[in-house]
This record gives sequence, C-alpha cells and structure tokens, in this order.
Amino acid sequence: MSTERSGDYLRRSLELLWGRRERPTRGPKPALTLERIVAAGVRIADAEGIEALSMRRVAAELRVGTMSLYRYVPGKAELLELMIDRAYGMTDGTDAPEGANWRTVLRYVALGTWRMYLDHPWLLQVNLARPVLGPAAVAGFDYALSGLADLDITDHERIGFVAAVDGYVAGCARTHVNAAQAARQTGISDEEFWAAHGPMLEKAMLSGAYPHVAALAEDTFAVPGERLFEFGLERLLDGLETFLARRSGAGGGANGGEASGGTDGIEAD
Amino acid sequence: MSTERSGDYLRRSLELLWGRRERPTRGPKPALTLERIVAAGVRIADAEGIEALSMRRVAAELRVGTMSLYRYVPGKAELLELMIDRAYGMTDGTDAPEGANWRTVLRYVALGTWRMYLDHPWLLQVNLARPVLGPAAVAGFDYALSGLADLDITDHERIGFVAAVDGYVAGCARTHVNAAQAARQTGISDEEFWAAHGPMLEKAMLSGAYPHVAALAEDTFAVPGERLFEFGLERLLDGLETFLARRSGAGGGANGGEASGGTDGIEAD
DNA sequence: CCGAACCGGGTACACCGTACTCGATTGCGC
DNA sequence: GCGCAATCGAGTACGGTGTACCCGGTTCGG
Repeated sequence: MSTERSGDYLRRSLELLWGRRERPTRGPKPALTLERIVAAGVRIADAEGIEALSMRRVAAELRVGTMSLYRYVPGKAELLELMIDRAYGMTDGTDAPEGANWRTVLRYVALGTWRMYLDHPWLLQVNLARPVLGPAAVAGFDYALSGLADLDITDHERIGFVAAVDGYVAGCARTHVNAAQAARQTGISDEEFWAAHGPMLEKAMLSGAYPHVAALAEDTFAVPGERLFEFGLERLLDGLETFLARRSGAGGGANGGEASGGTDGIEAD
Repeated sequence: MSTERSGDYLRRSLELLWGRRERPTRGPKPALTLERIVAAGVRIADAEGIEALSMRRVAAELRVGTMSLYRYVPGKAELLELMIDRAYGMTDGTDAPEGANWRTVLRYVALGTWRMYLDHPWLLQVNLARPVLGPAAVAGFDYALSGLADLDITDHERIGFVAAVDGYVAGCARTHVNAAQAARQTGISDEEFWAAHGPMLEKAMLSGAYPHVAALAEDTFAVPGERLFEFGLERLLDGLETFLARRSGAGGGANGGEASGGTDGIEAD
C-alpha cells in the first residue's frame, strides 16, 4: 500500500514538474495557477528566507485559503521541488557562449550557478533528498556537457568534471550565502558577533594551541567570499586541464607526475 | 535592548562552546550534564535524521522533562552549535601525518571531513548562519594550515587553498549524503524513484532537447559518489600544485599560460 | 435541467520551540 | 542548627507549523 501511495505521489510530482497539465472540463474554473503559487513561494523565500515559507504564508500572499493550495500541490515538499526547478529556469542563458572552449563553458556554468545561489540562497538551505530532475536542471546539465563533447575522455570522466565543478560551487556558495544571511537570520550583527568572539579567540591564539592560525596576518580573513570562490574555481579548472594534458600528451606534463597521486581516471565498477 | 539581549546570548553560547563551566555552589546538584544532552542530540540526529531532533525528543531520550533542557542550553540553536563542534571533535586525529607534504595534509583533511559528513549527515542539513568557531573547528583549521606553512604563498592564498578544499568537500558531500538518505527521508526507494522517472526521462531524451545527455552511455551514472569525490579532489589538488609551480617556477609550467585565465593570486582589497 | 465533478476553504489534530511559573531541593552565612 | 537565597526539575500554555477530513457552492455534460 505504501508502494502504491508513493508511486502515485511520484507520478503526480513528476507531472507537475514536466508540465503535463490537462484541465478537467467539469467544475468551476480554478482561481489559482500552479505558476502563481510557485512564483509566490519563490518571492517569499527570496525576500524573507526559507524559514518564512509556510503554506499559510503562501496562501496569505495569494489572498486565498490555506487549504486551497492543496488543490494544486500535493504538499510542501512538492512545492519546494517546483520552486527549485523554477529557480533553475530563471537564469537566462542568452549570453551563454556557444561552441566555446570547455574551460569557458565550465566557468560560465559555475559563475551562473554561483549567481543563482546568491539570488536564491534557500536553494542550499532546503535539504532535498534527491536532485530535482526538472526540465531546467536537465537543460543546464546538457549545456555543461556540450562544452566537454569534443574532449577525448570517457563519459564517466565527463560527469566527473561536471560534478567537481558543481560540488565546488555549491560548497563555496553555501558558506558565502550563510554568512551573508547571518545578520538577518540571527538578529546579531557582524560587529556584535566579532566583538563577542574577539576576546575568546585572542585568548585561544595566545594559548599556543593554534600556532598556525595565530601566525596569520590580521587582515587575512578580510578577503571577500567571491574572490575566494573565483580563486579556487580557477585552480580547479587548472587541475582539470592538467588531467586533459596528461591524458592526451605523451605521459605527464611538466607538473611532475611523482608527487601527484591518484591520476587515474574513473573506471567503471 | 535587543543589543543587550543578543550580546548576552552570544556570551552564553561562547562560554558553553569553550567550556567555561563553573558550577554554582548553592542549590541541588544538577541531574544532567551539558555533555550528556549534546551527546543525546548527536545520537538522535545520527540515527533518525535532523528532522527527528526536537527538544522533546532529546528530553525523552534522557528521561527528563522537556523544559529541564533549558537549564543547560539557551535554546535549540545553541544545542545545534554544540552538536556541531562535538561532531568536529569526534574525528580523532591520531593518524594525522605530521610534517608531511602539503598535498598529503590537505588530502588527509579532505578525506577526514568527507568521512565526518558521512557519519553525521545533518552537519550539512542544518543551515547555520555563521561558522561554529569552537575549539575543534579551530584545531582542524590549524592543522590544515600547518601543511601550508612552508609554502611561499601569502596568507590570503593560504586560506584560499583551505577554503577551496573545504568548499569542494562540503558541496560533494552534500549531494552524496542527500542521495544516501533519500530513501529513508522520502519513503521512496531508489527503484521506485527511477521507475517513475524512467519513462519521463526517456521521452525527454528522445525529444532531442538534450542531445549531450542523450549521448551519454547508459551506465554513466553508475559511478559511486565516493569515486566522483576522489576524482575531483585530485584534480583540485593538481590545480593547487599548478599554482605553486607557476608561482615558484620561472613563469608558467608546461600547462600553457594562454588558455588559463585568472592565474593571479589573491591580493588584498 | 439535474446530477456528477470539481473548486474553495473552514475546522481540527498532532507536532514544534519556548515563556512563564511553580514547588522541591540544596548549602551558605549566621 | 536554622533560615533564606539560590538553584533545580518540570508542568502548563501560547503561537506557530503541515495537512487530513469534510462540506457547501459552482460549473458543465448528458
């Protein structure tokens, strides 16, 4: 029975995602649209944070009874899935470089994803079990793959490239986005936070337990998160480039094969 | 007034984190310990997921009234902070290579963090605004820095290295951990999930809208997440190595400076 | 034109975090 | 020894959440 129920739920959710929407002909015209509900959800999450998103809040935004939403969406989880795919789709790819260098493509994807996370921080805060396989997500994945089409690597390595970039972007963005929202979310300003931590950290530094942290210059942590992100991104792309050079070139570039272990590609199981 | 309150909260929270605990001499002996409460919280979150963690649940675990917890912890947020620092501290660093190659140190840190995220998936699901600056976290950061001490790079670049690895690990682990928990969290098995998605995806592939995804070999997605993680990690470390080689070597290695933009380090503001 | 199908949404329940409050317990100062 | 202040455990209650269930009004097919 649980199997049937979950099967139904999945089918319903997928139909919503991929837009199989046929209105029944009987009954009154719906006052709402899936589109409007999802848009309202995104608006609220963007403006007030994911913790402010509740079914009641969405209904209030649309001037509608809370339970009316359940005529369009099976539950909050499905609403979140739809919001995620909508956010994916909101990044316009009009300026996407076509037929460009693989590095240019991956960098474009990474920066676009980064900007998307900054615009919709809740994307990283809602912990969705499985990736949302909606049209927008698949399209983005396809574009990333298009940049790798001409490379002489296996398909496993192709998704290895994409996964590495995606993982790096998500991780960095998570830190950055959380920090940016910190003041609003906790009600504690950066000044208060560091003023409270200052004495504690200073004592910890003087204790000698953390010599390498203590040795850092004072302004070390003043680097803006975006700069850190771009720095690491280029390093990661460099590393992918090294992989390609090793693969195609005659056995190892000047990077010295000795110190770098794990140069193997991704073999099948 | 809000300033005073938040200041107090911060001070209290910090004292809990850094273990400034002086028992008052008056009054009855406490029946609980901070330690026991935090441990119970970690146990519940590990076993049943972060969504199962509630103050009532923790209190029940300790056979204690719900409100008794508030004698030891200001609120749920602070309990989470303590749980996080405890999880950081649970990774024993006894096998940490001392005075090793920078690459060995960073790889060790990355693998340790990865394993920690697998053991405590909720670390990536609780969205904490600001990083938890507890003793364990600072110690881990210090160890990572120790591996970079001898390198001829700026402090900004040092934290650039660490942030890149940390970001990558967190992002990859998030995806992997969510996938691993998916069945339990949604009540939908992988078989059901893919069975439901299969027809939809097949139709999408046949539509021609996603040519590069459609061109992938069938078993492309069968790569275990851990393999993907290790692959990208070595690529990232390769990239950091390239950066060092460029910095110390006589202007650019064999990697060809032309195609790789953004080779600059991190300058101050 | 009637009945089936569909829409909006009110009510209710179980859960959550926690503010407030109480009596019970303890040990210091006298 | 004793009183009192301090500390402890915890019950009650409030406002929030997601959503199951249900009912009256609306609309169109036969």
